[in-house]
Amino acid sequence: MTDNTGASEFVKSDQTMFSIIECIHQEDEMGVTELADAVDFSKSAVHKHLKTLEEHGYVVNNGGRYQLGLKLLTLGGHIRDRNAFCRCARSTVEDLAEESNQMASFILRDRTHGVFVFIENDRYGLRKPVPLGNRYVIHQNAAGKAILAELPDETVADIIEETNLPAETDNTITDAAELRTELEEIREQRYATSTGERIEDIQSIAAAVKSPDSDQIGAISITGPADHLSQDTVHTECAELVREAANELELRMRYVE
Amino acid sequence: MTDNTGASEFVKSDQTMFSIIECIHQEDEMGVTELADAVDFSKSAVHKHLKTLEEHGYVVNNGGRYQLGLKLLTLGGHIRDRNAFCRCARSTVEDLAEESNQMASFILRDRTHGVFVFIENDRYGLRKPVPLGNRYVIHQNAAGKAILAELPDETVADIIEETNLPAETDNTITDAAELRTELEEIREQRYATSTGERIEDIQSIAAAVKSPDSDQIGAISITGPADHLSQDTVHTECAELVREAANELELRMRYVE
DNA sequence: CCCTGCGTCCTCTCTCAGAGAACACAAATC
DNA sequence: GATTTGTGTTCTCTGAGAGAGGACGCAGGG
Repeated sequence: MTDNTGASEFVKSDQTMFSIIECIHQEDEMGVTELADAVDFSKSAVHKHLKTLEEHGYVVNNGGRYQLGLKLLTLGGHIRDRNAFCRCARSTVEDLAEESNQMASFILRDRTHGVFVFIENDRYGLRKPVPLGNRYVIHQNAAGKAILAELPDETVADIIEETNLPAETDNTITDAAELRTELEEIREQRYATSTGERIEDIQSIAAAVKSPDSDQIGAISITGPADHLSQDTVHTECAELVREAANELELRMRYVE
Repeated sequence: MTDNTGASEFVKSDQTMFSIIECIHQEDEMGVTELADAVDFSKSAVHKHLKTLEEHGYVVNNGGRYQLGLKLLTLGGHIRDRNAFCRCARSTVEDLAEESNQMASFILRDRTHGVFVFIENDRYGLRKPVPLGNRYVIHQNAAGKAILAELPDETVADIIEETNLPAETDNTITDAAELRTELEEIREQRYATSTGERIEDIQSIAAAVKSPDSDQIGAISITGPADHLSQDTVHTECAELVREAANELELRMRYVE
């Protein structure tokens, strides 16, 4: 009666389970009480979820401290290495890393975010390596902008509205109009650049790649410390390198499929 | 009354959710009806789970076909790149790949299974690349045996009992006694080898690595086609390479911590 | 040696997961 | 172009089970 809030659109237990997983993910490892506090559930409830997660290998119990299990790496690796788009991208990124002698990466869009799917050569030059699968709001670097430039205007509008273009550094683009004019420019020159927009003093050059079958769009990029990449080559050699890599990848995918 | 099966030890909704995830994982992509059939639940139930999964990015809906989402790569990558053991292992594996000019990898144990955590150089020589996070029953290759050799006897006994040493190829060790004598040998010579035990005609040489703080044990290995690795170097140069790499890693970890 | 913290295990209740059928929409079929 | 048969999605209703709250056992530290 009162209000018919009986059945929600989602499975509540799943959602509490995700809260638990994401909490552990943030903190690396947590105890039951700590977790129960963080997700605002009873200890018994959290404990039952943890036991279930542990049973399936998604979480490991290290003497009362719980941390995420390797099963997640298995799932994550699989979706990467089984997807034709990613599989093709891999060697292109490897080659690009070698040619450019910089960190090279392949980025895919996950709704409003960019996700690093392949990272090559991140040992050199960068202060700290980019973790595999790392996410950021998509407008915050060259690869993301390259992808945005290939999306229909309305999708871009949706993303802008949903994210509100949060800043990560002082140089992040936070103004919608500014972003749109830059996307226009990127569409024309077929590559994107960014300087310190996601991480201070890090510069990046990227080009978008469209998958032939599905409507997936990714980007290939090279990244390095801003003072490492000589500024006159960024818009010439570097731009040409990523554009070529993107072309090569698009072409190769057409024949593999 | 009848039987008091009211409260199970686990959260049932979580378990059905895992079934769904693991089903999609196997099939790469699935529809609702197909899934409902496979996990033996009603379409409505499966659908609600899928919507929940989608909401959180663990699954993406590609026009009615559901597949695993990049969120899983984010979680998986994170547990790898945030773990000190793994982070240290990375460059060791890279170096070993370069020195040996073979595929090099870092393997961790997840209960009864081995999991590929780092794979370097898998482009060359192997028929098909090893996907990141790939799992196998731990006795089925050199890396796994190297790890087993470092475990207490009772743990080994548990693993043998639980898995029953399934065969993957004709060469897989399936006899417990045979395995135990080989583990003894591995302990003495400080490295393990395998030939076609997990994949036909693939040979591998591995050495165990113990993490100083936690009781985690991993292994470093090099792998290649059996006819590629000259047989007299396997037990000399190759063995020495992996043993050195393992030593170097153990040493380095002691100072990083 | 008690005391305070933890992880774990009860037990009870009211919520919400799941079945089943109806609906909307597409692509094949005739 | 009407019909059939699939799909994904949405509804409603009910009893299984998720979650709260408390008891228990065990550790570490005052």
